[in-house]
Amino acid sequence: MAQHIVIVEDDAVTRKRLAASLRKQMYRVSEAENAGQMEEVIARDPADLLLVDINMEGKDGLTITREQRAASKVGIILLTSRDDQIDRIIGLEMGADDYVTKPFDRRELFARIKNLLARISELSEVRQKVEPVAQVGGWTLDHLRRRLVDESGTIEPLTRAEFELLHAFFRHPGVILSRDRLLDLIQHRQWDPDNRTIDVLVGRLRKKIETNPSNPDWIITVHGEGYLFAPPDI
Amino acid sequence: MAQHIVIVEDDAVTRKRLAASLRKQMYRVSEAENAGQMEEVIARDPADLLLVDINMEGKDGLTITREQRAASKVGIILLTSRDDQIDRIIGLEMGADDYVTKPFDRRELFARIKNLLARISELSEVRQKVEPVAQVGGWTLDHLRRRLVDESGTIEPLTRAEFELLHAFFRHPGVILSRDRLLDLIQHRQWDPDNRTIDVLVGRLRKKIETNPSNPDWIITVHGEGYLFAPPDI
DNA sequence: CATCCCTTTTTACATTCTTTTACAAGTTCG
DNA sequence: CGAACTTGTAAAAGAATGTAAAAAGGGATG
Repeated sequence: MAQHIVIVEDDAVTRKRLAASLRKQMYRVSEAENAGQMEEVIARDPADLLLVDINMEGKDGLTITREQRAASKVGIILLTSRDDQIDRIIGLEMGADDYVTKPFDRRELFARIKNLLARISELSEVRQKVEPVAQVGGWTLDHLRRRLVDESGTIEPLTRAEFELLHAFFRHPGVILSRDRLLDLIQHRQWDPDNRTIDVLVGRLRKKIETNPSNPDWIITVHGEGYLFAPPDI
Repeated sequence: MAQHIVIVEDDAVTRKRLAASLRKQMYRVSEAENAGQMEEVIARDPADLLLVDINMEGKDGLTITREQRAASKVGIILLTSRDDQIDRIIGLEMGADDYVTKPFDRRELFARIKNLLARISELSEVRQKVEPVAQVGGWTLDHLRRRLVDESGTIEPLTRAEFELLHAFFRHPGVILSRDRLLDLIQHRQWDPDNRTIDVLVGRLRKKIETNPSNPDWIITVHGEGYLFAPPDI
């Protein structure tokens, strides 16, 4: 799901303009005009990144930074005015990750946002130890290099779509999978009745793995329902 | 080899005058009029010492200090104006090694430079030994010298961009990285759909590290998504 | 400062991959 | 059996990638 950015800024014009352009970049954006609103928002939907104006009525940006940093590892970028160097430094010492000076350059701000979000998601990225290979029948699917190896070690290269589809089959042996489900498994895409992508891909996979593609042993057609991956050894 | 000093100063007069007199003292001197230029310079040829003006358009001296200090143990001397005591103090807190106030006395500055460089070179032997090299498969990526060494010890020189890209790959093995992300990792640059820089660089890297560049084992293309670094031993 | 050399980026075109289209062939069920 | 529907598949269209070569930078040198 899209990453969640919360803008905390009491000037409505700046806030809304910023929110609009961030939404255009496909971020999920919430707006708060003060610390209280922000807390409500993130209680409901935790933020990945806070964009906080340093000068606000009530609880200011530095206080927010200190409090949030103590509570979580959310990314924090401060919006400061150009001449407020001291605030900037203190902000960083309090745990903000970055700052931009107002009036800010859009592209610079966006670059910093993207950058920080990437760093953050890297940290939380639990390196899921994927099994490097899956063996079925005589075939070995090399997950790491996304290719297929036969018993003798010969490499059968797969395109991205072929690999994704075969991978989906390997994960669901002996189960009938609808075209809809398969399309979802390989690319999170919506299926519509005259989408023939899966059929074409099945045809190509059969050419690569079946002894006799027109009389398949591995990928079986189930008329009206979908396809069934039927490896010999399950 | 002579020690490398980088002057980061946007006033050309001050900068060039300083550079000239430092060159007379047999230092290797590079000039940068802003943070971007500085980064390019030290990417190509790491600095022993940065001389940074604290007041500059764009990224200022304090920011540079913070960033560089986080990345390395390079020596940093700040050039401050006489009345900016706060900046000086903050600068030192952020990790600058020393500062001089403008207008500065030549002999004083040179004394401080000599002093700091001496302290650094004392450390540098130790630092070189612990300087990390990354080993993956049969390759060793030498961070210090920015080059690649194979199992037999043969050196494969890399250009700056090639090194940065390979370094990014080394840091993210087994993960699909989009072109956007890669460009960000190697130079904090915005990606646009018809930027082919990454593709070209991947092509060049493949020529250097793949047995068969048109059938790569290490850097795998994932159509529509990006590239995947697949070392044999993760 | 002009010039050279090396690196990086852009451009242009060839190639490959994905999806769609079109029609042939197969299946179901009255 | 035959109409209605589903599947197989070649081939076209549309995108993305590979890559040589031109253009643009950038630093070094005289």
